[in-house]
Amino acid sequence: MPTMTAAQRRAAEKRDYDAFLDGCKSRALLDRLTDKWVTLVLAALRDEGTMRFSALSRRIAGVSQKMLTQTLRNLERDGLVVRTVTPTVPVTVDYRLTDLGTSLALLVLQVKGWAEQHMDLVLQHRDDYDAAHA
Amino acid sequence: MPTMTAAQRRAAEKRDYDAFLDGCKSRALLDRLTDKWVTLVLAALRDEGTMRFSALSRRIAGVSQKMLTQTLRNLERDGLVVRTVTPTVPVTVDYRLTDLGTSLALLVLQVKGWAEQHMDLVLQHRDDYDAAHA
DNA sequence: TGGGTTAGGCACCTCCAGGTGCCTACTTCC
DNA sequence: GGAAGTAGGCACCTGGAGGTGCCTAACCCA
Repeated sequence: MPTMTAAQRRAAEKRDYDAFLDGCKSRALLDRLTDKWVTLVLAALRDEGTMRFSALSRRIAGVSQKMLTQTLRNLERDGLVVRTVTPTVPVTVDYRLTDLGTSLALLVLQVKGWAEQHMDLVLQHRDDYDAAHA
Repeated sequence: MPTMTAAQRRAAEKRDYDAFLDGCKSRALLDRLTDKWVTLVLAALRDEGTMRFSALSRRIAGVSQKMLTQTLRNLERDGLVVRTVTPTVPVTVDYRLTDLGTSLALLVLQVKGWAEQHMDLVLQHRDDYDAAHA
């Protein structure tokens, strides 16, 4: 059978897509950046240098302990953040960016800069569009 | 009552967080970039200049029509993409980046560049971490 | 003696982004 | 006459990201 049904073609495309994703580093990075709190943690650590868990959870208002822990674990796992435990009486844990983490944070800040410069325009477009298609 | 319970404090933080998000342009931008297909569409349009719907769905293997449509609508709504309908016999629709869209696409490509340079290191860290914490 | 602090662990629940399938209306090709 | 291509619309469904609440263990303070 030389031809394919639409369903067969889509299945083939999906295989391509999956294979593509496995080797796609930018997708992997995007998945990390996509996490709701990652960029906020990067920004906070870049501003403050070193922060304790409690300081981070205060600075990033609204984050749950679970999500902050999860986010920091992932960043540590990826070598973007170092975790230092000091066995004082209630144990103290410090987090800071690695060089790698810092270089990524700088990029994230560029995106933030774009947003601050251009998002007003985007929101304007959005309102116009909504008004036109009401 | 001068003190707060932990629950009260968290509720207050959540209010702060919500208020914070409403005025946060970079968060709004991130929400857009977060959409699974947005970056791929930006990259494709930047490479090819102008593309038809079907060309995009072929280029971005694995995307469903629904998601491609939704992604393009959002990008159009935000003024990052222009949609041009040509009433040929089966109607033809072309998409291309606006200047605003192009400037954002360039930023996205920088992130992609970071990924291509450094993701190996990240993945290495990830493996080491997993090995150490097995 | 009960509450606050430290940095989380664990279990359950919710909600929606994204996926799938089926539909159109017109035309051209086999 | 049936299939494929054109650009989607619409309804339904599921997985997993993210949230909530309750737990610890050792200490301090009022």
